[in-house]
Amino acid sequence: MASPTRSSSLSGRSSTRVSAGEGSRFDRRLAKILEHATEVFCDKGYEGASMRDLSRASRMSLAGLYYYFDSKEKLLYLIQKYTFSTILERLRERLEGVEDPEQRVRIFIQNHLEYFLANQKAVKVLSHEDDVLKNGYGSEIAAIKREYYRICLELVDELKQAQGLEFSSRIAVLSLFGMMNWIYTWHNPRVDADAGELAREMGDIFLHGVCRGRGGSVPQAKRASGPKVRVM
Amino acid sequence: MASPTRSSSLSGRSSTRVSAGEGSRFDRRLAKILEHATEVFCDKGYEGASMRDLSRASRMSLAGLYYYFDSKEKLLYLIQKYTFSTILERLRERLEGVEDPEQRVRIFIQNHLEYFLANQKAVKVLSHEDDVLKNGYGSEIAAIKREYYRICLELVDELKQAQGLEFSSRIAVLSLFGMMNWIYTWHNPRVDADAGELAREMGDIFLHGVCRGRGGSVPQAKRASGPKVRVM
DNA sequence: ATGTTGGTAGAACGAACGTTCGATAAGCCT
DNA sequence: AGGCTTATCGAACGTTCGTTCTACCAACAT
Repeated sequence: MASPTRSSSLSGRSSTRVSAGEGSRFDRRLAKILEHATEVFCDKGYEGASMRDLSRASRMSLAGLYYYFDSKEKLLYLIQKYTFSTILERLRERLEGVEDPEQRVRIFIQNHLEYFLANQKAVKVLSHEDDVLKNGYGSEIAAIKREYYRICLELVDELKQAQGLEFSSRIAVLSLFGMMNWIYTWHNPRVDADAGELAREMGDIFLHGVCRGRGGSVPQAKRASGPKVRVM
Repeated sequence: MASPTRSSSLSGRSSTRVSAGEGSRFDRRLAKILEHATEVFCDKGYEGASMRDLSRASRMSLAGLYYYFDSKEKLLYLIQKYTFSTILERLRERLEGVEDPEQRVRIFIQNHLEYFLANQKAVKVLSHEDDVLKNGYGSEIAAIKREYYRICLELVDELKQAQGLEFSSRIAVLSLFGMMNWIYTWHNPRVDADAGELAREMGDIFLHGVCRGRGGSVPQAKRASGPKVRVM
């Protein structure tokens, strides 16, 4: 009640202006803190990262942090909410005007992967700390995720109908998410393809499988066992 | 040095007998503790679970636990090692004698999913706490995982060669792992199909994609939005 | 000059952490 | 009966945890 923590476009429930000239000083500082915190959460996990770690990363005193948010949990909430809202927003923009069902699915994949690779740390936190948030915060994030799932399911259903196919949309969609999300465990920007190429390859596998040879695949350099892999 | 912690087939590096009449009392007790600990780690995460939580779950005093292992980290190591070794072992058995490349890939999927669904909690711990283990323990688990990956890559390469296909094996294999591993985030035994059916569906997607309608698919009951889903 | 506000930090809070210690039985070998 | 070994425990260790209290300072308004 007597807490000084501000409301703002980033942190709070209010402020009509989403972006008032790049945001207030408060917003900009908070955004920087969120950035650093994301990195730390990604490296050490939510429980494993201490407020002292975050303070060190932000180069601000432990107490100073609490001027910008009320608790460690709220901090995680802010990170997750911001990250996910951005993905959803971009997806809606890109989907507009495209009619072909297969193309729409490919756009979904491309959008997902692009954001994933550009914000690997943030999405790792989003994915890895899925069930940390309690009650209020948790269900809000869960709602955004459900909406995202619903959109993907719709796209796949459109495709199914357009081509008169028969398969479980649920399994297909969740398999697709699995393929895409797993990326954060193995992708290395120095050696693996970029989002566009990966989206094409994964789109091919999802839509046509590995058994049907597809044209125009850029021949991959043979890699003995290669860099990082994760099988679980 | 003066630690009383025993060596045994489960916990230690020694003991010639792998299984002396169902295991010694020590082994059986440790196995039970591992079971309980797996459950707790699964629910609260490795960092989030305290030794006191584990003590409560095992109905043994905090101090009593340390009779069976030297540290929390070693406990996680024991869980991961046992779980993964079992999967690998079963896979090798099943692969024996099967020649057809496509069938061999399907066996891999089936084995993976079967173990996944039968030991959901254990594999969640294995997957979720991937990079918690330090140095010695970590690299030993990593080695087992790499071997598992290598086998899968080999199977896919055999298939590729047999059918004269052209695609990136690395991307294909890692996509396949993604599809399969993601299951632990959404599978609900009360509503989703069993391992065999799922293995067939995922095998179909991986091998032929969603666009090629496959025969004999048991018509799925339409589900509005269904139970748990995870998109990240 | 003086008061108000926005931002920062040192020091401390009680609680919880992983781990260890020393004691205590019960079971077995002689 | 006496002495090991196995198994278990309560209590405490020192450390770190998330959070809060209070004071301080710079900037601006009066």
